[in-house]
Amino acid sequence: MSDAAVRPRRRGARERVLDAIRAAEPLSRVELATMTGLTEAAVSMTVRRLLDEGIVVESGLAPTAGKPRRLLRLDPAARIAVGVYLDEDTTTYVLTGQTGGVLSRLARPAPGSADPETLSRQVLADVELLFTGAGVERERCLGVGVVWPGPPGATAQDLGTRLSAATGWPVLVENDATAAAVGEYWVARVGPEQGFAALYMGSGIGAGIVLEGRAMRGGRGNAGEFGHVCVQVDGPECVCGSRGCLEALAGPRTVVAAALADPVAVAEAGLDPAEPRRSVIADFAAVARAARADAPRCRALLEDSARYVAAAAESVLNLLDIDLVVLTGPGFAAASFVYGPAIMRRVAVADRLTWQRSVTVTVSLAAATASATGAAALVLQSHLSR
Amino acid sequence: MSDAAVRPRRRGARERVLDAIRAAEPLSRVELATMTGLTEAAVSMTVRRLLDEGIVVESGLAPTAGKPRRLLRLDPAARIAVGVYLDEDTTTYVLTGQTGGVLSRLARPAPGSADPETLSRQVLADVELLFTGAGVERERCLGVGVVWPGPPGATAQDLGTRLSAATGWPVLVENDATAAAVGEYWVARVGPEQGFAALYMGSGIGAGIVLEGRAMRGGRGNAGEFGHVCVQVDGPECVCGSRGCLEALAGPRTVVAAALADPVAVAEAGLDPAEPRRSVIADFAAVARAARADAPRCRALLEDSARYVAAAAESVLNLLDIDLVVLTGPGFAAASFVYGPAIMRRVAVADRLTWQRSVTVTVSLAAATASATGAAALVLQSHLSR
DNA sequence: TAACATTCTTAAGCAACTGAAGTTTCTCGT
DNA sequence: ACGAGAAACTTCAGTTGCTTAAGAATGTTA
Repeated sequence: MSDAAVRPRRRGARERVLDAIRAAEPLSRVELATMTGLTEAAVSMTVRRLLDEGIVVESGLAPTAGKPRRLLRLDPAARIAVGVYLDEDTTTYVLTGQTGGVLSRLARPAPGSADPETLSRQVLADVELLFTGAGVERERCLGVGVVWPGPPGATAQDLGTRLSAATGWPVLVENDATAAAVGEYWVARVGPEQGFAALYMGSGIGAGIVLEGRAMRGGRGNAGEFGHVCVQVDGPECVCGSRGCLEALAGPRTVVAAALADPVAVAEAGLDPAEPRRSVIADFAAVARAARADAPRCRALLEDSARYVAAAAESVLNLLDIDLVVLTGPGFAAASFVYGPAIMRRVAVADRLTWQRSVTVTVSLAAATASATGAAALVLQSHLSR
Repeated sequence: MSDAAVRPRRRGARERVLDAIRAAEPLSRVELATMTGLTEAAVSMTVRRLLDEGIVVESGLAPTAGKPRRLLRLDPAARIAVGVYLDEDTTTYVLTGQTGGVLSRLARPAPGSADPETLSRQVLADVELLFTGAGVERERCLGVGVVWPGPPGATAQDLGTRLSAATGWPVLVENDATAAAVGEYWVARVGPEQGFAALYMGSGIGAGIVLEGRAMRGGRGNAGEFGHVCVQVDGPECVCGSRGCLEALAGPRTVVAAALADPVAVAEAGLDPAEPRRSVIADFAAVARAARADAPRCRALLEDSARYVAAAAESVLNLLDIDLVVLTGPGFAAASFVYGPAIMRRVAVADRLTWQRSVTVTVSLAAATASATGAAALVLQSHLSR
C-alpha cells in the first residue's frame, strides 16, 4: 500500500533544521538528520551556515560509545523580533529573542486617536524606546509583528505599511488568536506534527489553528472565527448577523453583561454597575477571581459559558481531528480553571467510546500576554526559511 | 510590508504544471509559467517530459499577435485509475481516465462476508472484470482507491494491503467524504487556491475539506467529522457518546426515523414501515422525492434537518474562512434542493453584514456516485508529483 | 596503546531550476 | 509579397541544494 497521499510537503533544509532545533533543542547533527529526513552531509552543511551566521551555537557534548555529539541550540540573542499588541485600552510591546523569550517589555495606554498617521508615529516612538531601553542593536531585528484584536482590516494593513516604510523591517499583521497560536507553537516547543487549536479569549473569542506547523489563515485571512461557531441553531441573534454564535451565548461580553444584571454576582465580583465600564476583560477577570474564591453565582456564570465553549471546542476537534487544545489570552488566563475541565469533561466520553483519542487541554504559560509574544513569534516563524 | 507568512509552500515543477493543466486545461506553456510561477524555461522542459511520457498532449493553437500558443491538455486515456466504493449494500467500481472522466463502471451487491480474505478476493475478481470489460491495458493503471463509509479502520487497511500485494498497484484507502472532496476538486476543476468543504450525505454526514489543494486528513486520518459538529449544546445523545451532534439531530437516519414515525410522511413517501428496511439512503431518497413533489410533511422533515446542517456548515465556513460549499453524495444528490437554499439563507446575512464574503453552494455533478469517482481521483491526485 | 564506535566533514556528482540569449512562427503594415 | 515586429518557445551555461561515498576527527574500550 502506498503512502503517497500522506507524504509531508517539501521544505528546505534550513527551514527543517531550524524548526527541529526550535522544537527540541539541544540537538546534535545526527539527531537532526534523522528528525528532518535529510542526510548527515546536508545537515552538516546547513548547520555550518547557521553557525557562521551566528543563529545557532554549539553548547555542550553528549557522550556516546564513540565520538560525542556536539549539541546545537539557537542563540537566543542572535536575532530578535518586536511584537506589538494593540488592545482596546492598552498597547503592549515586547522584544523577544529568537527562542521566543521576552527580552524587554513596554505597556502604554492605547493612543486615543485612531488616525493612522498619529497611530503609526506613536508606535514608532514606542518601539524606539523599547530598543534604547533594552540596549539592543537594531541590526539584529528581524521584523515587527503587529496584532489586532479581531481580523485586521484596512487600518491595520495601513499601519503595517507605514511601519515597514519607516523602519525598513518587514511587518506582519495578524489577529490576536492566530498570533497567540503561533506564539504557543514557538514558545511551548510544539512539534510540527502536532496540530492544535489555540482558543483565545480577549474581548471576544477566537481560535488560532496550527496544522503541520503552519497557521491556518483562510481565503481572506479570517480563519479561526471560533466565536462564530454555532452552538445553538436558534440561539440569540449575534452582532455578526447570524444566530446562536458561541460569542453571543458565551463570550466574555455576555458573561459580564449577565454578571452586571445579577445583584448577587455584582456583589461577589465587586463590580460597580454605576461606574463606566473599563474593559470587558477587566470585568471578566473580576468575575473569574470571584469564582475562583468560590463565589457560587460567578462560578455558575462561568460554568454556563464554559458549557458552550466546550461544545464548540469539541466541534473543532472532531472536524479537524486534533487532540490538543491550548487555552490562552487574558480571558482564559483568568478562568481556565473552569473552561479547561469543562472541555475535558465534554470530550471525554466520545473520545473513549468513538474516537480512541485522548484530548489534552493545556493553558498557555504566558496566556495573559500571549498576543504580544505571539506577534513577535510570527516574525520568527516567517524567518525560518529566510 | 512582507508577505513572507503567506508565501505558498514549494512544490515540484511537475506537480505544479500538472495541477494547473488539470484545473484549467487547455493551457499554453506561457500561461503555465505565469500560473505556476516557474520560468518559461522550466515549464518548457517539464512539458517536454510530460509529452514524452504521453501524459500530456498538444491539441490546437491559440492565435496571438505573434507565434500562436500551443495548447496542452491531459491525455484522458494515458493513465487510468480504479475507484472502489464499498457501501453498506452495494459495491461500486469505476475506471477513470486521468481527467477523472468515467471510462467504465460496475455495481455489485455488497459481499455478505466481512472476512478480509473473502472480501479481497471478491474485489480482485471484480476489478479484473472491470478491466476485461473495458478492454483497457493494465499497464496504464496508476493504482486503486478504496473508499469506505466512515473512517477506515483496521479492516479497510488490511484490505488495502492485500489488494496492493495482489495487484502490485498502490492502494489508497479513504473515507467517503474525503474521497468525494478530492473527486470534486479533480473533476470540477477547482483551482488549488480555492479552499472548499464537500459536505457528503450517505448513510451519515461527513465533510471532506480541501485547503491549498490538499485534503485535510488530521492527526489520525479522521478529519472531516462534520456529523459530529455540535449544533445544540444539550441536544439529544449521539451514538458517538456526546450530545447535540449534527448527525443525531439531522442525519439521514434521523430524518428517516422521523418519517417512519409519522403516518402522513409514510404515506407521502410511499414507505412501508412493516417491511425490513433496505438502506437508509433508499428511504431518505424516497422522502426527498416526495418533498420534491410538494409533499408538505416530507418537505418539513427535510427543512428541519437542513436548518441544522446549515448551522453546522456556517460554523465550518467561519472557522476555516472558506467560501465554497459543495453538496455531494447520494443524500444531497436527492435533497440538495432543500439543503442548498437552506445553507445560502443561513449564511447570507452575516456574509453581507460582517464577513464581506459571498458563499457559493454548489451540487456536485455526479453527487450520487461521487465516492467511487473520488476514490479514483485520490489515485490521480497522489500521482501528480509522481 | 591499538581497535573500535560514532560523529561529523569533505569532495564529487546529479537534478532541478534560473537567466539570458537565441530560434521559431505567426500577424500586420506597406 | 515581404520585411518588421511580436510573441511563444527552446537552448545553454550557470547556480543551488541535495545525495552518495569516502574519509577525518574524537571519543571509548580491551
